[in-house]
Amino acid sequence: MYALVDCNNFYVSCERIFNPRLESVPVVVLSNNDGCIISRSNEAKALGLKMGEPVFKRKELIEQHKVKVFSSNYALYGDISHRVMNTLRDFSPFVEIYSIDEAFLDLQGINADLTAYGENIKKTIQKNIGMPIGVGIAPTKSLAKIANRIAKKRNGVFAIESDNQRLWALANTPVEDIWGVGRRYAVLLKKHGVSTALDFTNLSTDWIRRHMTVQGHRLKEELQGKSCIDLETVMQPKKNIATTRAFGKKLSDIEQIKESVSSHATSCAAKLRRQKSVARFVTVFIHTDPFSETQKYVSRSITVTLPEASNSDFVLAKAAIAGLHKIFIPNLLYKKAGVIVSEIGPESAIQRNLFESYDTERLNSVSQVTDYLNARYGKSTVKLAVQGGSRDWKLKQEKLSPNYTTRWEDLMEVF
DNA sequence: TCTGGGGTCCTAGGACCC
DNA sequence: TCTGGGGTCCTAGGACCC
Repeated sequence: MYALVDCNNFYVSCERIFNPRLESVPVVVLSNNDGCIISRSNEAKALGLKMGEPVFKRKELIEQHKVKVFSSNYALYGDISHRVMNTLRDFSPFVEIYSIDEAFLDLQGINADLTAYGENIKKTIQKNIGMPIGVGIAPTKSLAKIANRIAKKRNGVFAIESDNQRLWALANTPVEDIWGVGRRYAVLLKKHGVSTALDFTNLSTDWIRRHMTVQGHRLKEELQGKSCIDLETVMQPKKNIATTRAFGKKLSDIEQIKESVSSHATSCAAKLRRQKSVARFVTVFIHTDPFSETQKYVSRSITVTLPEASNSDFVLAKAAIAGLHKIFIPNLLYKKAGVIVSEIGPESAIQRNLFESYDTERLNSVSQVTDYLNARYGKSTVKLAVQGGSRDWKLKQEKLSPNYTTRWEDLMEVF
């Protein structure tokens, strides 16, 4: 049996932990640059605020109902996520961290009543961390997802243990709410008269394979109680790593864009080092505002191949800037830039280049020192000169909450 | 004025090989 | 009337997830 644990309205709930005034009132958290609504409290949902909606379009409603609005505070959310995951490990040795706010647990060998076990998990996470969660328990991961959805409508825990419960749960799950059925498949399936998960399991395997590939086939089996998707307890190294951001305001000066691109490149390099990988391809892209009515949308990108795979700030930033120079067109107002690294392999097995080789040892010692200093004294304590100090490309974060758990200066004071 | 930022997997089709 | 039969690798695009 698997449990799917999912935090309720995760980002909003993180804000509430240290700010009890936010309880029982509408709260939303915005995407980077304070653009869209990406997390909503139940009260905000009830007001009709939608996921992904640009906040400026709902300004009136937000003011009228005094909705509390926050910028994304990923330092806080990441730390709370860690605490939740670590606590979950007390309940099973096999935990798959599926996303920042979700985890699958393997419950094999748990002899207790599973619903009671789920309730215990919920109580513990609430008490120790202050995070409300839902727990779905079922024989497969896809069914655990479905159980979790039902749990959230009840008091937070639901287990599918018998076949009758399974059929009931499937009949009460709209097809578009199945894990693995997105917008396109939902349209296709409805056209074929499929409206619930139960209907889906009654489709012929042949049809499903033809229209929804082998993944659809797997899904059908999972919903019928046959486990096809294993728990992945060890984190696989990423095959692509990206750092991309919209600018705080539109930019046309290449010097400023260079600052952002080189910062994104060093951020990719740091992510590579963290998973002990190196990358051979560095892709840079820039584009103008796709919503602009006064300027035509321009999007440019280029992929630079390094002579040798690397995870050095210097190497990646240099390649990214070289790429930027090739795609940059003057006199345009740019809105966003990003760096993506790919062709990723382990740093222990770099294919050397006979003709053009880096002094890897030297670069690595620099990385070690800068990583240490930045971990010890704070992000960007040491950085490349080209990353600059101008703030124009930096995110707009006007409603940022304190980093309650990761900065001494932000520690709460109790009087 | 103001519209996020990450990821993965699968398949079809083209290029190429013998 | 007749037109071989296998393979592999790569990429673009489409689907999905949070």
